[in-house]
Amino acid sequence: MPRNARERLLATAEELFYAEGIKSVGVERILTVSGVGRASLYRHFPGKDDLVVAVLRRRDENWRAWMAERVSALGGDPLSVFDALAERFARADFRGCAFINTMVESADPDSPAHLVAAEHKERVVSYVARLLEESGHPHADETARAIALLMDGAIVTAVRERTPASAGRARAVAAALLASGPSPNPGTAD
Amino acid sequence: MPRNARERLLATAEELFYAEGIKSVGVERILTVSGVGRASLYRHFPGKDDLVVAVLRRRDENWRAWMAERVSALGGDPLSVFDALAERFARADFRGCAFINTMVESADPDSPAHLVAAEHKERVVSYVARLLEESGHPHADETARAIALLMDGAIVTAVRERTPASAGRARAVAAALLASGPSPNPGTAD
DNA sequence: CCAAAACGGAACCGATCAGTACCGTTCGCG
DNA sequence: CGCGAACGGTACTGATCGGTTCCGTTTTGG
Repeated sequence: MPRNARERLLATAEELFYAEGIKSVGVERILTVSGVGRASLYRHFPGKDDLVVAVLRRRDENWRAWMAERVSALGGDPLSVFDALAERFARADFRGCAFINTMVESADPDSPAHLVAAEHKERVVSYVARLLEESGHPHADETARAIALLMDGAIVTAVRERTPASAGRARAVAAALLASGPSPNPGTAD
Repeated sequence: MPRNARERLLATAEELFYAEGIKSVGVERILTVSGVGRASLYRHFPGKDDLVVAVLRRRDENWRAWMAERVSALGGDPLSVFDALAERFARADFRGCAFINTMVESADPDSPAHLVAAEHKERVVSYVARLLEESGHPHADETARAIALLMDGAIVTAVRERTPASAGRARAVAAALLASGPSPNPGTAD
């Protein structure tokens, strides 16, 4: 645990928010768990909402760095994003995607927290598209959106099944999709 | 609006819970919006948690009845579940799946609300499996889990994209999956 | 070394939370 | 008609919410 108050607040808030939900965690808990004084929180952040946004930005960067590291360690195959997810699903403290959870909790789609969460998902789509391009797959952008959809589906399924099985199923579906030849627009447009 | 207090409570609570989240809606709001007296709520339900469970059970039955009606109206093709979803995604008040949202909000996986939500999802899987069997698809159970995963992925994607496009993408992926021949176990087991 | 910044702790604020108790009224049914 | 159940409204409880203020201590850098 870092000794400066700001980092302790961010680390503690991230843990508690992910484990119990943003709304369920009062600033009181964050203060007692982190050992930070009440005034220090409001010296570093204008309010709880701003702490939430800071936590999400931090988690976005850490999550994407972690995913990129896992995938490159596994050889760079786009499908290995599902193997990385499976590792997360198996952890005892797994409770879904912090950003999906945030979008669900902050009902207002224009709220700062919701927007940061949506940005994260778009960055993941871009990352998957880059992986597909590097692997020589056509229609990288549209396919990336399909794979991101499978990732999110696997995540919410893993939450309720409490097993990593959905990662394998989503990976198999993605493999079938990539093998199903160049279907230009698997969706609505054109 | 029904004139008995219990039905008014359930209808009002369902609307508010879905639109703003369970934790965000206090009983005060439910009472003022529904016009029901405070005491009447606690005459019909031991507490807010029990009202939540009753609302979820009610919504589970209504949702599955609606889905079955739409699919059969569209000819009974399993893929038409995505067309039904697209109709929901297009509605202005669409805010994802009430049961996914509930599982996210009620972090404790053993809480009554979480369990009711998980039951709903399992019933949807069973329903999709039945559709696949009736259409003569092999491996109905495993394939149904993959399709349910695609449905949930489409739902959470639609929340952040704020367009029905993800329903079409998920449908296309499901079509590719069903056409990819009899792959016995697209996942972990066996 | 010493000043200034950073900090932890506690008291306090108004608002809101779920839940209880009691009131007088309205309604349905015999 | 009349009686009892169902009901809406109000006042209240103790707990908790996010946020403010002040004070004394610790830490840090010139």
